[in-house]
Amino acid sequence: MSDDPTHLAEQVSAVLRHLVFLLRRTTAGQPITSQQYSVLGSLEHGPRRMTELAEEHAVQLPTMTVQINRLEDAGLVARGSDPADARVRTVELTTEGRDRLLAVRRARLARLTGELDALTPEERATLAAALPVLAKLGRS
Amino acid sequence: MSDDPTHLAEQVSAVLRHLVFLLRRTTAGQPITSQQYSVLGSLEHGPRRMTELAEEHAVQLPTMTVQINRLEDAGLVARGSDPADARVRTVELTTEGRDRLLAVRRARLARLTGELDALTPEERATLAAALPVLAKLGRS
DNA sequence: ACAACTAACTTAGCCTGACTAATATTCCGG
DNA sequence: CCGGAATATTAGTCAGGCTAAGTTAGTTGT
Repeated sequence: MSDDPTHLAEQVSAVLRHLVFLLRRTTAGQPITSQQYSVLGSLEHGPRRMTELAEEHAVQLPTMTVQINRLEDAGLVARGSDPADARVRTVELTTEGRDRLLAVRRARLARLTGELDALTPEERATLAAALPVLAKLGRS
Repeated sequence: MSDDPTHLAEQVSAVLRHLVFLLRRTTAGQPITSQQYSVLGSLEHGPRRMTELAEEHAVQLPTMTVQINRLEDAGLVARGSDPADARVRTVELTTEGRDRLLAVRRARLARLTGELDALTPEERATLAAALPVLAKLGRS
């Protein structure tokens, strides 16, 4: 295994393609989409405003509006207003939304945990060591 | 760093979400989409049939039909017929398609290679060691 | 030999999720 | 108090995925 960035780039590229494919499959058939799950996660610690959510998910405001509309229709979030500024709409979890969030989180983690359990302790250690490096990619 | 699959699952989940986001951004603004690039790559070593392409990309046939239609409209691939079986349509790269494939490949690898260059040799080694493990995930 | 089945594609219609442009509403500074 | 900035929403477009239905071409069984 030579320290050749170009060769490594090809391998990383291939593995990431595989993982993206995986993530999509994992999502399929679940009660909410992965985007919706992410948004619910952002609301876990209290109400947020639309602009915050859009920025946090690196999405334009209209896209977030549509997402929140769907979540609101599904009864998982509720819109409110900021008493200090009538322009801002706040979004918060409903009880049902919180329940759903926790249920999906449990299911997802259980699945991934199961796959990690199938690895050897050494493999898990290797993976754990590489995570900070992977996280660094793209921050340049 | 304890060997706790559940905790590791949370971290892996977070890192993957970040990387997926990255991959999408990397794609934006390029002359072809990442799906189209993948399909062109499948054609690199000769003509393929529609069903093969659909299976290889884990997509339904109609979806592949639409993709190939777009690539054909763009002049990057050409449809042909199998002389042995008139039901099958073959797809192959045009000269322009091959040029585009190579150009995009160069650009993509250059970008990722650049990011990997910014890492230390130790970080690259850590990453290289973890790739086989990541590739194993989801094969269960 | 020919009817029935299977295989390979395409077409049509629908959904999610992203974008930009245009609009309404509200806030704030001079 | 008026003009510009900020916050959201609506409308329209596009990519990319799906299923269902239709077409055309081989294959099989009697």
